[in-house]
Amino acid sequence: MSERRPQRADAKRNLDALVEAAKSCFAESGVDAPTRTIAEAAGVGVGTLYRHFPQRSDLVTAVFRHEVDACADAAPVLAEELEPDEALVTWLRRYTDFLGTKKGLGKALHSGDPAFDALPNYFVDRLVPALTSLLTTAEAAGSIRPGVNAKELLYAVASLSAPVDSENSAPGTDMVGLLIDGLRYAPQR
Amino acid sequence: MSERRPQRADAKRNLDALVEAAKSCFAESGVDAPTRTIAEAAGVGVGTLYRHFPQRSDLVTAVFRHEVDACADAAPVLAEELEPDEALVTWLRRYTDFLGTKKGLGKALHSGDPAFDALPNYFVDRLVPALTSLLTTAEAAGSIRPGVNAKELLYAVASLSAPVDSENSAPGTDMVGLLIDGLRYAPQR
DNA sequence: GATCTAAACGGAACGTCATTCCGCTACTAT
DNA sequence: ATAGTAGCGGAATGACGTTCCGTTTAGATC
Repeated sequence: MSERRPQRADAKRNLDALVEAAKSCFAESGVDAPTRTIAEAAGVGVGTLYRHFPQRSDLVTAVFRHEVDACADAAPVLAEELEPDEALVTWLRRYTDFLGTKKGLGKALHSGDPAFDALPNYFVDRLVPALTSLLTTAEAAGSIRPGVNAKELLYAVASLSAPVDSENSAPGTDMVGLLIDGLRYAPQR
Repeated sequence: MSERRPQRADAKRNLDALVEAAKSCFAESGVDAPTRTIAEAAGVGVGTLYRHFPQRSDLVTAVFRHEVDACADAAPVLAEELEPDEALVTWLRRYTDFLGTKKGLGKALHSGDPAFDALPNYFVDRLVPALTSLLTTAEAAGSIRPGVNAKELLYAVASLSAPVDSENSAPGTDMVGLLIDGLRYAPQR
């Protein structure tokens, strides 16, 4: 049960390089980017890729988790650097960036492949607490209306960021911006 | 612009056999069934398959259209054979069967592949008129409540037929049945 | 620093697909 | 019956994911 010799330094380096390379390749060519291409971009052989990620899908989930983590971890940092409401708004923008990044990744998620079943939960488990703390702080400071539910806001922003099928809304209307303003505008009671 | 020599009889026969074989293979192994397998099941070579359907996706769309057509064409037949309300109910059951058939096919539809962009419209264009005529007849006969919108009913039944993620509703409750009963129960005014 | 050993590595090789190509087959008009 | 051509079959190609194994090398020991 104890970790034997921890891990060789080059192995760790290669693993990081692989995740990074995969992130780039997925962003550039979609989640279907060939493993060979990713290995090459990371400067390793395919054998190395497959030792770290026995299945292609393992690499996909690793990238997903990595990006979710990065997004979640940004929350405390912003909370420390900015005023409560600015931290919140900046984080929501950061979150929409994250959503935009994973274009094809969303397709993979709902592809029915059981390899990805755990990801939606991971998404919620990591991001809801992050957003909740920002909301709580901002609410306590009186910067936003009270009673906003983190999970619902997460989903609302996600669906507003989703590409509209064709010409639903005027292209250029910043729906997320409207939503954020809505947060700030406390309802007269 | 005119059709040259119409088409050779064996070609037509092979094309039908291919669509039929593909339907079986898709039902049995999902939409990812290999072209070789489909060609073999149809008793033809892969070359023949590719002459008729230059891309794999062309075969998928052909099967989809074929099944939509079969479903739509059933409406007038039922209308002639049965009482208005029975025709309607029977057709709705037929429609749910169709929905069940294309398990994996739905995944393909929303896979983002532009080859399938036209299919949702085809679905609506074929099925809405079919259902509308049944609804109109039944409504005129006073068998169902008036004012039911065909497109909405189509979507409602589809979403009720969709597999529930986990344990939403009691497994065994026939939601579509409830809906149909709802049609018959005219609201007291 | 030299030596040793197992962790890691790289990339050729394999199996499975979709798709292409082209010499042969067999409809159909004459 | 014959010719001309639409249509056919299936080997070949190329792109993948994944496996295998001989070689390299980090890092522990002396």
